[in-house]
Amino acid sequence: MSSIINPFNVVPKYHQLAAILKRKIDEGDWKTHTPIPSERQLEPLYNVSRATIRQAIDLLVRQGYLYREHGRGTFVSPQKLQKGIQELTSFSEDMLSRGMKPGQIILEVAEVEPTDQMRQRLEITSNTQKLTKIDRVRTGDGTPMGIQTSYLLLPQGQSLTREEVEVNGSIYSLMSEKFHLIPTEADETLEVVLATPREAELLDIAESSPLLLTERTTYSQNRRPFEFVKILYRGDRYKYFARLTRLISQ
Amino acid sequence: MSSIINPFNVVPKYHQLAAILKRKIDEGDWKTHTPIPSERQLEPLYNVSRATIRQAIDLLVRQGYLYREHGRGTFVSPQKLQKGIQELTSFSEDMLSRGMKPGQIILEVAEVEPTDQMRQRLEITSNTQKLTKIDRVRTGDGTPMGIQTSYLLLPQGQSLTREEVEVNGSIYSLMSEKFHLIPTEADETLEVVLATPREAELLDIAESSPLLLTERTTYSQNRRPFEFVKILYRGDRYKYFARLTRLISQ
DNA sequence: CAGTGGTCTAGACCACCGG
DNA sequence: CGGTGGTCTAGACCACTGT
Repeated sequence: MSSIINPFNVVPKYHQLAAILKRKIDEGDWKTHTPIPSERQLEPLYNVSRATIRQAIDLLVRQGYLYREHGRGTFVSPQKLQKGIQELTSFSEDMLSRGMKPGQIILEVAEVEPTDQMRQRLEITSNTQKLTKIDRVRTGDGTPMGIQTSYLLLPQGQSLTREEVEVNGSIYSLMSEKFHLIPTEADETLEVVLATPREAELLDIAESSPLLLTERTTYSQNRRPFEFVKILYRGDRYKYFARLTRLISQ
Repeated sequence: MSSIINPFNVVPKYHQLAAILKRKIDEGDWKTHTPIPSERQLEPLYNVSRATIRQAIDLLVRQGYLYREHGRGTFVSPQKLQKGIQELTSFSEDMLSRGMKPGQIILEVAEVEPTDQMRQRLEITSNTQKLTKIDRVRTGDGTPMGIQTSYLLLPQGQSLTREEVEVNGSIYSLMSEKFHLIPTEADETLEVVLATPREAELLDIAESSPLLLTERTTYSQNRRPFEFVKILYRGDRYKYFARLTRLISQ
């Protein structure tokens, strides 16, 4: 919680500086749409070069905390933009951020053959590659929110058991601990579909009620896909949030 | 279309270099998951310093074209990740990217009092501030795709006419040309709703059909909101696409 | 070990903005 | 005009990867 930079710390200086500046914003020392000290003013304050200061500010600009105006200065972004830049989250994290307790009812854990759609999405070329299917009803505060069906591409010879999934609510933490697969990016689509009889029963709604279907392909550190997930959300209980950015540069 | 950097060009060197590297990727000179030349190898090739090369690569990494692995090299991302990083687009751009011709039927252009929801979303404090409402049916290849209702916060005393909206299909280009308001970021939510009789008639569907409702607040260069838009999409014709990223750094 | 990307410095000049 | 962020250089050392 110090506000000086330790040059011997393993944490890079620009991360340390970004944390210091972020705290000033979070604690309200600097107000919305007002300028922070200029880059050259910050140099002697923290004993770092201007390039390092720019790296720290770059981080906060990308996270939506600050914005720059050429020739004028660097300013504090309004609160609205300070939260949740288009983030990749698990169902569990998503529920927690909405203030609800995540839960699950496991329907099935099994090895399956990939369909053509999955082969394409998961970039599978081998003919023997199997997938691990996990079918679950996801709940928020105990009531059914959606049906989640995951297809995992595990490292060859590896597998997951129903017990592991039961104990460890979040698949992402399981994947990370057991296989060192960490999600970094994902493609996601959303569309409206109507509930089949089975889905209606699982979600405790009327047949043909509208559902929000999201399909996601998740990529790990080396940009290889390792997961294809379908989630069917109850249309009356779920709202999707996104943060969009316009790329300026060409 | 040159592949050398012009130091006298007004375009920064790192943008020129990024364009050159991007072309090599697009044209298939460098293949997926193979390393590009190292940063120190690129220095003499393009006569720029390593810092400039890193800036160029940073651009392409952020746009999803390349990824880095510490101690190993910089690699070409798979095609999947090379398109459309979570982008903020207008309805017109969105339709064009889906290969359809965008069109519109203007229902109403008028000055209105902001509701409380709009005052909050558009950060309005003044009591006299009016909004410009534009209500339109949007079409793709001639068939109705959705109903778009925009509420614009124009600079004081300014206004838009029905004719201007008619001529200039995209509001964004109008806002940019006339008021120098350029969209840079937006918050967006998506949910499922059921069509009212009026909406069903406008979209040529049955009453109570499921619709995809998106609500968006758009921010300009200085992070001030200037637009609040609701779009009701036909659930059977529209699919939403998103690219998610996990923020690694703290 | 050599080669890679990651961090950092101390300087320079430019383009833009406001008074 | 002076102050701001934007670009660029030529170095340096570190941390990580593979052989």
